[in-house]
Amino acid sequence: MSSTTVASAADLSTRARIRDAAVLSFAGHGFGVGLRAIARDAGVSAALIVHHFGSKDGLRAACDEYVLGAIRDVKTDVVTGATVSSLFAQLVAMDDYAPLLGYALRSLQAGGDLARDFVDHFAADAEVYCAAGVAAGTMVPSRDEKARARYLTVMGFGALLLDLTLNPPQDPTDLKAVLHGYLERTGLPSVELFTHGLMTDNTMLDAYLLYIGDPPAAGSSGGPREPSPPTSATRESQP
Amino acid sequence: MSSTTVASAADLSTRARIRDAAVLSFAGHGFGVGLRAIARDAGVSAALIVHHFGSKDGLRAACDEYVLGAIRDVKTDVVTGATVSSLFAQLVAMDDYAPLLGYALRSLQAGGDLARDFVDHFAADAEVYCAAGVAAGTMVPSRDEKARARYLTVMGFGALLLDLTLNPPQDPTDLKAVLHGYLERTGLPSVELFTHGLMTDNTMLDAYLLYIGDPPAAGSSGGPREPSPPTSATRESQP
DNA sequence: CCCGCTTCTGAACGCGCGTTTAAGATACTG
DNA sequence: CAGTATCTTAAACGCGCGTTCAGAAGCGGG
Repeated sequence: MSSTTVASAADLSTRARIRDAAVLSFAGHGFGVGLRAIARDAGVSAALIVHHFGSKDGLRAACDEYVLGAIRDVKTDVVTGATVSSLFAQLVAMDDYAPLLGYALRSLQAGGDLARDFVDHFAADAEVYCAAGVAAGTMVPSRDEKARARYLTVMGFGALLLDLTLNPPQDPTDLKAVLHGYLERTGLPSVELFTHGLMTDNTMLDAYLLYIGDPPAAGSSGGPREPSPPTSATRESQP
Repeated sequence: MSSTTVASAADLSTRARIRDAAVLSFAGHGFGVGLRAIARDAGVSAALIVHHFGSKDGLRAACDEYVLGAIRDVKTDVVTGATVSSLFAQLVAMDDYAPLLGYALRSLQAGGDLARDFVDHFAADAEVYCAAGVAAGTMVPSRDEKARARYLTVMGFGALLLDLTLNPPQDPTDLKAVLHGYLERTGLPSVELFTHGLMTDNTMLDAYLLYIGDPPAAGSSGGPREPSPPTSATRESQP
């Protein structure tokens, strides 16, 4: 169970109600929302929030802790599917977790420790999933699996975040519609990119490897297996 | 020539100095910076700013217009190189344009019309560049070239933006260091992704095409990937 | 000289913010 | 019942914000 809740006795009533209202309000209107608005949503006074959480930063920290824990709990249920695309396919399936995801997205936009923890967590998951895919032969190996997992995570969330900023929904609370529109816009190109890439040959990759001092044919320490000979135009090797 | 400058007579002195200071200040500290701070940087009073620009929003609009025009002027010089990776390689080369790019990134983070114009412009460029690559046979064709160009643009800038949010630099004005760090973190995985993709076969793509009601051609899935030969056909399955 | 004009400024206004304070409810305790 | 600790609130404080306002400083023309 949620090992993250503060679990004080009073947490079951007023304090939790304030926290939930704050998460919802932060997710819907961003962290710039005023304490008085949160208080109104929670049906209490602004002073009571400060009394319970010390300050607005304290409230924010409590929300961070709660959301991170809740997301971790949720994610263990969905632990298997975690590639960047199937991940979003999972996301559209859930409705109740919308406030959590909205809060996380706001957090990603604002930066801070929760954002870092959040992508660290997802990047680690992506890494194990990529490793499984590579082992199963369904996924192309990388010279730096950790960097790739992190790049895919940052790329996926960054694209979602920017798309959301550029196409702001009428109702920010309806995350399901938001994600649906995003998938409609980017589903095909992303899947295409993931299966076929962009380039038809290795010239760009070889040039980059040469540039960073890791020549492609030499098979230096970076390559788990020789990735691709520079002479052969198209990639074909598969063990 | 820059058709965007307001080109009033007084624009050569005080008004331009305020505008430049505002662009610099917005780029370095975000749009939340106060008018008094901008006024201090410009060596004037806060009241003079609103006298010249009407309000803070007016100043923001003038900065948007100026930056968009300047970026367009700059981009015509660099018009050729525009793939998502070589684009960033271009970016690290320029120092003077750092305030422009910083302002644009802040704008992308905040949303608004300039952000939309900005990515529209880059997406259009990416589209013509992709078309050239496909025609030359160096780039894999897509079922929806426009959507792919936009996805690549949003993805590239989104990843940069999120990476920047997660790894905030000590000196936000040193954009060269910022971009250098970003390329160091994401250069290899992105180039790998662009040349090899992620998946070894077409099962995921076929599943997606089936899901959206655009069934793939028979036999396009199966064995080791056969990356859409540019000579045989531009598309494997025409809808 | 005074006039009208633009440029520019310091002081102040009104607002909303996070926070503090003093006091009122409420409930548990001896 | 009185005592007391906790929960809760209305009112006010101080701050910074964008903005307004009256007026000073420079300036070309009757």
